Amino acid sequence: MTDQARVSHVGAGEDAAGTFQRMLAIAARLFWAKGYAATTTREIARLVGLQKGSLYHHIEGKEELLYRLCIDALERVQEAAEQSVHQGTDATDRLRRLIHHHVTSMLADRDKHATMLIELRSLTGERRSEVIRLRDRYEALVGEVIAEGQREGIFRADIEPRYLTLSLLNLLNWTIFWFDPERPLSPEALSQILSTVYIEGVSSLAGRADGWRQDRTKRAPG
Amino acid sequence: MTDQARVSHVGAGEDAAGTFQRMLAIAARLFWAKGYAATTTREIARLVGLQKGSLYHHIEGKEELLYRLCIDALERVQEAAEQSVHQGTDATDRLRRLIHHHVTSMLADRDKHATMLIELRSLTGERRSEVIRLRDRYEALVGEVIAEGQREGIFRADIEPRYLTLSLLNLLNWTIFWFDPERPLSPEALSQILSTVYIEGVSSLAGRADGWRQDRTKRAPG
DNA sequence: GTCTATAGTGGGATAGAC
DNA sequence: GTCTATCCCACTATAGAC
Repeated sequence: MTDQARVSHVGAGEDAAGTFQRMLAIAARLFWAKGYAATTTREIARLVGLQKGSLYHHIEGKEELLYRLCIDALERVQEAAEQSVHQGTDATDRLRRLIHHHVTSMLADRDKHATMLIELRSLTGERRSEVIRLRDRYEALVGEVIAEGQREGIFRADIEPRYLTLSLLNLLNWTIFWFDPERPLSPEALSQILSTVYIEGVSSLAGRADGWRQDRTKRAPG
Repeated sequence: MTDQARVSHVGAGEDAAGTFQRMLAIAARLFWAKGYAATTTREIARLVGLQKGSLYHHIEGKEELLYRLCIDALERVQEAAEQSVHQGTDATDRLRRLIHHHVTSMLADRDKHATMLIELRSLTGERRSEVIRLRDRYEALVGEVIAEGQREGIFRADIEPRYLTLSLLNLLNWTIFWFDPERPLSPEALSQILSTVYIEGVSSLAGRADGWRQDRTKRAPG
């Protein structure tokens, strides 16, 4: 309240964008913690420091908050990924960079990114279609790095690129459910672990030396 | 309705358990599709074929549905995993069996399992604690298979077992977000792909042959 | 740009007849 | 075990003053 009073005499209307961004951040936190439907506009207003009614000066409705934070999250990760793809020397290097940027970008913007991934189902109509479109575009970029690596002979070709890509997204995305910034594992360290597991697998070197090719044939469980 | 009439003269009250199970299955489908908070008891009642009020003969409240289907999902996957762990010949074999059972059990019971994973946040109090306890117990079992493999020298020891375990759960669990029973990829085929990626990694054999050890040191992206 | 007040809807759950 | 009827509450969103 006092903050708003202070800012308001700097210039009328200048704080609108800032207020909106704060609303987005707070909405993301609540949507992620309790779910979109279970989060009330009352609580968002309280945490932003406004009365319920005042929210509607900045937004059309609750769903716009969800929509805008999904767009924010996807634009950020898309930008990060595009950088990384244009830098690497070979497919493995590009993939490591991509994983690094995906993980750090996702965790730097954790609430928005998690909400985007989980609460897509709560969006409706054109807003929903657009978020899906952006998400698919991102996943296609990841798929390109994988497919390129296969063409270069650097990634295994005995699994369809589609499934190698989905495996990678599995490995990266579920992290949002357990990553805890309070624990002593940095996003950078985590991205190294995930890169290593994805690229090399978990078998020990000894295990790879003998019987490597033979083992490939007996993968099915009883 | 006709079903209920038919069953009801077999023995009064015998259909109660059956009705409850149908309620669970329908609730799971709706909770997964739209979220727990966004699903109304009215809609559950409509799909079950009862009036709203009649639901409360079988349940205390909406949250009980969520709680019971979480328990169902976790008990099923726990049972499947325990079987697989007692069968394998070595750690790799046990892990392949575990992955197979995790994936097939999860996808056979997709709505319940997905809801359990996503909507835990909507449970409160003791119910929530108990589901968390069961989930942690399951994850500990997975962790044991990994740690055992490390002690046997079959899995790599340069990554803490905790993170190898979380990597595996990442790789398996995110599948619920995209697996589509309509597509021509069976849960069995998927579990083979995920096993292979996790155990062997995505590098081609050529990539492993030369410079294998050296590559290990330069994992960090720019 | 924020306030107070309130409209209007739909939610979960209960009571009591059959 | 299911029905009808209803209570009570909390929600999103709007209206209009300042």
